[in-house]
Amino acid sequence: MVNSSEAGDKSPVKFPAGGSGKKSTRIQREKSARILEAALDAFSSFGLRGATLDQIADRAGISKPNLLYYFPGKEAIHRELLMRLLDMWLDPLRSIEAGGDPVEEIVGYVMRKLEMARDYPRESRLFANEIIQDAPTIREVLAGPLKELVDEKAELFASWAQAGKIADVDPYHLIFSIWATTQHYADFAAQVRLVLDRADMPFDDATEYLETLFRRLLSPA
Amino acid sequence: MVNSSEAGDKSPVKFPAGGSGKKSTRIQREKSARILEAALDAFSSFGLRGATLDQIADRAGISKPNLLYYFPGKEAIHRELLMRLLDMWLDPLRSIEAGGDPVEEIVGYVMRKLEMARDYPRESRLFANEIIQDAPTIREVLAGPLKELVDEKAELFASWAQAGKIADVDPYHLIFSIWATTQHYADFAAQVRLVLDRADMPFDDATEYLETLFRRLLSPA
DNA sequence: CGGATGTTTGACCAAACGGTCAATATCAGG
DNA sequence: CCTGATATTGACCGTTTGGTCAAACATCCG
Repeated sequence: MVNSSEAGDKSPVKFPAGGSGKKSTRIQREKSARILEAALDAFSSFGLRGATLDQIADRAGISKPNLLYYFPGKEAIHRELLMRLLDMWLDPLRSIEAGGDPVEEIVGYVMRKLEMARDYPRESRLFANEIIQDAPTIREVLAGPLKELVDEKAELFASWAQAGKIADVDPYHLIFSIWATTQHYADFAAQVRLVLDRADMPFDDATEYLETLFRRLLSPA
Repeated sequence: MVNSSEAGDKSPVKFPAGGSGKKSTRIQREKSARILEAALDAFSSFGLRGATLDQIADRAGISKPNLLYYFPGKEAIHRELLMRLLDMWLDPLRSIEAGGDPVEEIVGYVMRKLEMARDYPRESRLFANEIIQDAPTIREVLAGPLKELVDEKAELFASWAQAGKIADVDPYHLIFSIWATTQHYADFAAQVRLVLDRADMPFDDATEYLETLFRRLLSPA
């Protein structure tokens, strides 16, 4: 778990939904959750600078000063959201197991990632916004924990390729292409819908297509 | 060519770098170009709401009122940029030819799209920002001309599949996956660099990987 | 009940923002 | 070199924005 708590905290609430030992009240937990939910809506739609505190407060059903009673500022909410969602976002990658069947493990990863894009499109757009803008907030996490996790799985993929269990492709670019193709259905949903002239997202077709794509890539020669 | 000129124009300059008949001066062309260049920098980095007129004017080396002498407002600059770059952005797709070798045509498209991501990353991020935020500005273009172009090429792909020239995959999702994988190297460049711990982008490796990916997908059974 | 702690907000503020305007400077053509 | 058209900007304006503060209100617990 990545936490962003720091010293010199003079805000009434130590940290929303608590961290450093102090107990948090029922109201604190409820309001913090509603604020983060509203902020996710706003930030994922308009980005850090595009979203406004009034907007977030409105959607959370509270006043702006009340919102600032729970969080020290706009960027703190944004940072907290990113940090809190990072673990969830990386779970599918983490759960790839060295002991499983190589192709099934990777295809399973693709499927889980696509499900995330389907079930958590706002989270995907939140990260997309952050990274497009050069990842100012989560830079260290990407260069640290994320890189280490990717390195670990890339090495696993390489060993599978070495053993002839999967085709010999660049494991890093394999991971990039999985991220790109799955998150595309969340981040670029507007374009997908407009081009297909559909109100809903064709996740069933996407599932079938991506399974084919990566099976053909990975099946050993 | 898509143009956004409208009636009721009361700004001194009819339209930057001309449209409706009136001749534009040397200074108009130069300044308009510098403004659009600076705006591309700002909008692609911070999005429509995140970028500021002062920022754009600064980078263009002129004053804010001077900037507004050439364009009627912030959104007009943004709109003009998007419209002007759309054609360039869609050129690779347009240049797929029905008469060529199917697999080579599609792989060639992937390569050209990847070159665009390499040579025009700001343009890619400009579009990414626009689409993530639900495509408010270019909605009609996506639903109209873009959709028609994609429909046309999708039908071509389907006919190739029918004839056994390429594998039988969903042509729309094929196009989506090409967009996703190639533009990833522009839109998510920060993440790619941080994960790989490199200062530059590994376009050579990406080229090789993506060529393999799509050749294995498309080669007929 | 009573007071201590926790919660909420109306009113307010300074800065940043998009945009206007009148005055001035520059330029191109005769 | 003059003149009309073009180009440029300092000063200014109304609004929006992130954030503060004191005062009021609610909740909990002895």
